[in-house]
Amino acid sequence: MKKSQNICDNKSCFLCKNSLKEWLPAIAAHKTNFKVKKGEVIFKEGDPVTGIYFVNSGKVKVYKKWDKDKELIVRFAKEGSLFGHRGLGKGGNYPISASALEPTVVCYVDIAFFEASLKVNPDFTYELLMFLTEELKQSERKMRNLAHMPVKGRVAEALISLQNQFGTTADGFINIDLSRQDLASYAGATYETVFRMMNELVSEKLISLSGKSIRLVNRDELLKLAQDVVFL
Amino acid sequence: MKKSQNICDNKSCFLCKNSLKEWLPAIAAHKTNFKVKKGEVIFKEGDPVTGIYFVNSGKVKVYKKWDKDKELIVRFAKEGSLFGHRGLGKGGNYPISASALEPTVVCYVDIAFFEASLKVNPDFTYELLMFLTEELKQSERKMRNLAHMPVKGRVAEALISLQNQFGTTADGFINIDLSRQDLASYAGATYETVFRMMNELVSEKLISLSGKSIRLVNRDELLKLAQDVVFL
DNA sequence: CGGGACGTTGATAACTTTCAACCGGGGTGG
DNA sequence: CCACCCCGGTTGAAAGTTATCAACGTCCCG
Repeated sequence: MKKSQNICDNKSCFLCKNSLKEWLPAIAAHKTNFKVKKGEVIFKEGDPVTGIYFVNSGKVKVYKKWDKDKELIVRFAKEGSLFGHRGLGKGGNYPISASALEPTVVCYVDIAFFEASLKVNPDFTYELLMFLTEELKQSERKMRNLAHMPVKGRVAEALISLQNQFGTTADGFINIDLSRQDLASYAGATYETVFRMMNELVSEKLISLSGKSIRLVNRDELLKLAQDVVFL
Repeated sequence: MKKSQNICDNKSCFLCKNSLKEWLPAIAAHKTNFKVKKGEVIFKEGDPVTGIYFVNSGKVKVYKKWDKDKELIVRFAKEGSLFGHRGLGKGGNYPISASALEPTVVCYVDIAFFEASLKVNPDFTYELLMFLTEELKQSERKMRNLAHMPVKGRVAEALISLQNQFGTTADGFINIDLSRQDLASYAGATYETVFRMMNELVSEKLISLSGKSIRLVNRDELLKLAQDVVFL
């Protein structure tokens, strides 16, 4: 990672956004910005935890490895998002890895300062609590889907979730450039299987493709595929 | 649920344990204890969130339903544990269900009071943050396992995790009485498949059975089956 | 005694991964 | 500039895993 200064503006970072005005100078003094190249690993499972990261610009994938050439993407982080917070608490080692999906600038604060921030900014602590709660909900929903939902539904869910998080370009395609491999790792299946499911979704006219770009054509049907089947 | 009074003692509940002394009277005034019968549902997915629960005595399973007769057990809560906190944050409805595995006494506080407690007890908020972080780590580990680990490994992991949480009886059996169905729901597989895997584990002398009770015979080998395969 | 819930077992079907091969494009070195 | 190679995408066939279905047994409780 290459160090660079004065790129982070306070508005785009979770910490800055939720901290007291009086605390902002301290943040400014403590944070460090890094440029990260596409594909570069920011930290990986087992690394000792030294700090917490925020995405200033770009996109980051957070994932767990399995087996050298298999992984599960747990979450994506985009501009403004916090990541690396799984390093908090017991353990002292990151339980996950993070790498950049595109040229990215991350903002870094060391763990001691981060914990000091928690103590000083109750609102920040509260917001973080809410953030973790949402992550936990999503995580458990995904757990259940991995256990019970067939791959096709998981692909549908993955696509919807990507569009929700990253939005669409002017011509309606999901605004993220993701390899099929990464899409598969996000859906929790092999890339061949995901590929076949994508084909089915195309011929069923639920999505359409243009090169690697994906457009959701029939969002309602996709939702139906990915939907909670909750009753009683 | 049948209401009953004065059963909860302060030591066994997450909220009481982590709150300021001055706050304990307020808790005492606000909490309500309920007796819950074995198998009784405490709340279920979609129910409006009214409060947070603590286990006073007994055991509770927290799960997500799928499909009327399929579910995934996300977590167990035992004496002292908090549950229902997934109802925090946006949404206003529980994203999960909870029911008692045995006769249980739960302690309930309404959500407004709980949030007031957060504001008043920074240490409590911090502890809750740490708690959620650990849950998130576990949850993501389990996600990855569901995606990539074969059933046998997941069963091994489930058994180890049960023993870690509930300990063993004097004669070395895991100290929880769980139906095969529930074990399967925890491992994320059908009960037939789990049953076969248990048979394999028995004939490989990694576990032994006595009726429904399970004893881990070769914990190291089980761990190897369930282990992180992290490298690079 | 009957019924129901849970446990056990085997056979079969469905789904998903794995393996292997091919293709096309972009970049690199000659 | 071209040949080559490597990577990512695409496709088909086979193998492996897991779920489903069906049947039977047992125990407990009404």
